[in-house]
Amino acid sequence: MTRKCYVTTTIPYVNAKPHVGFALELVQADALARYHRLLGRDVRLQTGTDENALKNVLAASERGVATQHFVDDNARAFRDLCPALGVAPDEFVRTTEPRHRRAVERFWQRLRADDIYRKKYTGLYCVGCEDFVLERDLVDGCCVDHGKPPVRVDEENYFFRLSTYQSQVEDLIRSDRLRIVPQTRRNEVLAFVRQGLQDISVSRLAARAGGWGIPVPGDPSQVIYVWIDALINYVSGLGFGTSDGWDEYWNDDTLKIHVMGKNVWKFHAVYWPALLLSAGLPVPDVVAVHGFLTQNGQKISKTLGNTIDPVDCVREFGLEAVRYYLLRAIPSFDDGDFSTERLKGVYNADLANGLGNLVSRLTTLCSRAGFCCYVGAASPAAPEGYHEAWSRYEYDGALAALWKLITVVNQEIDRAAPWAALKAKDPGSVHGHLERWLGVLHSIAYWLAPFVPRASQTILEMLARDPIVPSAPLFPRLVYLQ
RNA sequence: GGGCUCGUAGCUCAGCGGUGAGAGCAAGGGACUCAUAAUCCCUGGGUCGCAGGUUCGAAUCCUGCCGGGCCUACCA
Repeated sequence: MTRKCYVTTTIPYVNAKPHVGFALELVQADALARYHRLLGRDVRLQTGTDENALKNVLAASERGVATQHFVDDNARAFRDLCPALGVAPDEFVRTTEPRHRRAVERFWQRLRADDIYRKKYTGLYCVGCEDFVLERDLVDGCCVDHGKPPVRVDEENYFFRLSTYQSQVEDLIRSDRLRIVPQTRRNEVLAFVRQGLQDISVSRLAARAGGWGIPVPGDPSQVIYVWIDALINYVSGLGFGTSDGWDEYWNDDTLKIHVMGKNVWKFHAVYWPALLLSAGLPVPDVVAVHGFLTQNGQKISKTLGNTIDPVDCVREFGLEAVRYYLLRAIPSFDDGDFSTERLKGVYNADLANGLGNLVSRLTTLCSRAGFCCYVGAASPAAPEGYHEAWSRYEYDGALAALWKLITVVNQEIDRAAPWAALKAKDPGSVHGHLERWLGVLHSIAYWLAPFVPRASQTILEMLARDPIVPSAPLFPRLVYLQ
């Protein structure tokens, strides 16, 4: 129980402003961190930005600005997204920071010497993909995903002997020492590993990278492959390579959780553990993979720029509404749709009519009945199914467990009809009921903290008041005229 | 081309071999008034993507097809 916990998001590349897809990841990771904190654990939450990608260089040059300027600008937008969503990371890593660069160099040097070798490589390289593509996959000579022609590349790169780690990685996953959630994703990773791991290229010609990126130690003609560089943020942010006490949150007694989208599990569940094994460092414990968001049913595309700005959305509906929507109405692991229409619907049904209205009716009843000072347990029992859902990383499930109680209390109030006793001038007879209902509300509010921390705090404060007074609407109902 | 995955009420999803297919939201009706036109109760609504097969029995297993998604692949 005294275990420490380390939660990370992936670090998005900053060639554009953040969209709701990343907001989902940030909010999931934040809720996870808050949940473990609520359980009394020593938790560290980290996010950041991946700035060494060649894509950033290209995006900057398209706009005619210096790359550093460009990434500084966009990194700020990502950093600002945190407070907008009520997320307070303990660390925000930018991969262009000197401390990260040093960490990457040290990490590279720490890899088993045998695991790194040089090999000649030739192929067509798509800058958008940051990867090699095949001729027959091209349409009109262009990459299907990026609409641009790839460049012919003939160069010698450094390779990492990933193949050596196949059975070790497979064992980690099979034994759940490295747990991959959900299960379907775990099956997918295992199938991938079993089909055989090829060694991977871990550097690029510096000239082709536009001089951007972290040079290979001892060979400035090469820069480290951006994915390797990016993964190392999980330890560089802790001080790896720059601080002696860096492993306070990266050791076998810390529950290390990486939260990410379904497109990057290969890097986190396969490459990263192998690299860590090679470097003689502990591997992560959990790889939690979420799905993708569509927007009004359409694929979100950074390049098309058809994206809802999460900050605008927060401005319109409030950060708690956006957090709630992302955690409740989006399946924890599958793809989901983000639409403001649905957001409004969920807000009114669950937050305004559900939680908010229950708080209103209870505080008013207390006030009328002259019920003062509710004293609850410091840490009330969680509703049935709540912790179980968390153990499966099912955010929506944990919230469903809480909302079930809201319905129960509403039903009980209706059945008990306390207003009748109040009219009969017998307020004392409803105190027993109120005591129970406030107890349930207290539990709801307490365990709601990971999801909607402000509402949780507000309700807990209302309950602690002496006397309890009628409250203003917690989540005012949204009314829209057609 | 291959792997994996999704396709179940208007919407979002649960069920994943066995009593007449479920929940929430939305819709319709009723009750109530403490509450944010709220809440509570009841109701309607589905060829479980399509076509075969296995089985005493399939939404649930198998095959093929159609459609969405993620990943992956030097030829086969």
